[in-house]
Amino acid sequence: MTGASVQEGKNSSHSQPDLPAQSLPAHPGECGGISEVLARVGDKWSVLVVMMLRDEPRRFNALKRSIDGISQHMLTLTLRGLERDGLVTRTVFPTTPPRVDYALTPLGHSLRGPVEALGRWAMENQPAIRAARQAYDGHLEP
Amino acid sequence: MTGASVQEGKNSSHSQPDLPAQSLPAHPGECGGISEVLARVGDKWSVLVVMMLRDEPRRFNALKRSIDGISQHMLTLTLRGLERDGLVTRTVFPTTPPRVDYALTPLGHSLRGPVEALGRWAMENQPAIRAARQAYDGHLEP
DNA sequence: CAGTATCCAGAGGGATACTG
DNA sequence: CAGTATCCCTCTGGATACTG
Repeated sequence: MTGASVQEGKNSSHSQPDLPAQSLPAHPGECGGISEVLARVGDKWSVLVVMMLRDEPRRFNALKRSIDGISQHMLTLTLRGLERDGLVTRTVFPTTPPRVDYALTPLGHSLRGPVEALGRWAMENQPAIRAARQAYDGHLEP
Repeated sequence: MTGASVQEGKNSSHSQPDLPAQSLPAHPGECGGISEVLARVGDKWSVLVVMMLRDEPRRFNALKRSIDGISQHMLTLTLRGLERDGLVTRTVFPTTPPRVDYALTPLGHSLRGPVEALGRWAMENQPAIRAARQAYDGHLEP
């Protein structure tokens, strides 16, 4: 260990900017708030962050560099969201310069199964989808 | 059968409004266009439509009524997207009044597996997530 | 019935600059 | 290093009205 690690997963010192609260417009046609969870998974970065944490904890900038295309703003928001949902933990090492590790919780790890299944489906069927799109588009505007 | 069914899955008579093309901002940090597929699954309605079609084909208004909360605009866009990606077929019965059935393609059915796995995960862990959120929020603004 | 067209509000998300 | 704060713009998606 490097120093005293502060394990919290809750709050440390940062007052939250706003946390948009996701504004679920209440469409209880289905079961419960499945859409709530789907919104997490479906957003642009959450899944990639989870996948980046699958093997080992990572530091903020390590995540930022490995994801490529994400802004620090979005990485922060995504990590906050995942932390709030209990999917990742945030561990602060009070060193200089400061170091913060993010890691998957058991809940976060349990999400890997379904997500990876979806990822495999995506990879396997991506050619078919691309072909379907080209066919569809081609017949519309030749 | 009611009349002559026109099976196309491509185009019938409607010129597409625009089809936003999703604007994928090219972040090839991961594998291929997994995010493309994730965007389909992650949007607000696609998954629910797929689930509604899991057992049998459905007509436009049947879908609209059963999903509860979706606007005809969004239902149209969602169905167009799914059709374009080769996940659903659009079958027009030239009767009066017109009748249009939507059904899952084999590709669409193959998506059910991963999606339902995710749905199960969501239902099983929704209590944990809600609890985590309350804990997180509670410690921020008491 | 099954759409299409138009308008519009708000959330998502990128770029940049600043801070402890 | 690890954020926070602002600005701003695009895309999503809801409401409404009209059509074959």
